[in-house]
Amino acid sequence: MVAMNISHAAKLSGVSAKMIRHYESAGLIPAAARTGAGYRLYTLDDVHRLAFIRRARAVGFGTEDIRQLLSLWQNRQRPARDVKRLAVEHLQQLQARIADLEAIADTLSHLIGHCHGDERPDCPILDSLAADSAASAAARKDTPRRKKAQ
Amino acid sequence: MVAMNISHAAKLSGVSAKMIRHYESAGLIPAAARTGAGYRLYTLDDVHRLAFIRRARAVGFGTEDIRQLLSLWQNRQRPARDVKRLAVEHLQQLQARIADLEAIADTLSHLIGHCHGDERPDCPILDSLAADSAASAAARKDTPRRKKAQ
DNA sequence: GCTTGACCTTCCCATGATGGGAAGGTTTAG
DNA sequence: CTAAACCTTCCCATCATGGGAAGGTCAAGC
Repeated sequence: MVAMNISHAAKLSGVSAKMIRHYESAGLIPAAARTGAGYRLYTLDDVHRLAFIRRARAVGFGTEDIRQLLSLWQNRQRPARDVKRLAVEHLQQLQARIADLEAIADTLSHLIGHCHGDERPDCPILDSLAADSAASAAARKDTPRRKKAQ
Repeated sequence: MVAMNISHAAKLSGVSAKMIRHYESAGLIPAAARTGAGYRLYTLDDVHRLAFIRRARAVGFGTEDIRQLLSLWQNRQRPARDVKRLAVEHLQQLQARIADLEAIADTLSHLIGHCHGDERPDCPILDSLAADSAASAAARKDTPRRKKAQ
């Protein structure tokens, strides 16, 4: 098997045909060779590259990170330090996102804990979202040229 | 102050003018009254509604959730149970996302721990992303009509 | 009265990864 | 020859947010 078309490469690599074309247009993979009719042709090397991308995506790397990882992967001389630095930065971003989400979840969890959740209409969750306190705080900073429009 | 224009409402509510227009087009807020010249006019009630939306966004609710929360907020008779159910569902989704991210972070963290990160070129992080093992697994399932294209 | 600057309006575009789907060409089996 | 299963490119949608252009409006200062 020297060459295969896109859906076969998709099955082998685990990357959808749609995304293979996308990665090509994004420059993560070189433009595929074409048949006379214009069909893309892939080799096993291409499939490996695609699978690499799929695994990198699975651990959350974005397009630009992957571009760098691919470049480091190709370069047999690169110091492992460069790869590790990229991974550590990415991990830190992940942890920051996790921390943000946990803060949100804690807030929500707290609100939920205070809501009896039965038939009665009073609800601390809505009360908290409606809280007027913070709304007027930002108002002091503006210097409106006029108090009303029109 | 009976009415104000959009930038003032933005300052008071903490929602950008851009997003106020967006929420209007999305139907989260009623279409604003207009001056003769077509300028939008807002009341303090509108500002409260906008601030409500801002706080709901801050705890991660999406547009459709907020639409329901606003409707529950307006309805004085609603049972707190309905609000709580919405919040609990949202919290569960948040927790699921957090769990996903944590799994990714753990994997990455593990890889990083195995990488010496110095000048040498051997790097378990890249090795793992390049791992051939999983790549060929999916291949057995397909029944290619032809082995090669062209 | 005219200019200036700070507003306002609508419309289009971009993000990032992914997929849906249309319109139309190609290949191969039957 | 036809039908099915491919392939191609192009456009659109997600989700919330903002940037920016083109053009209209308003208040203030001269």
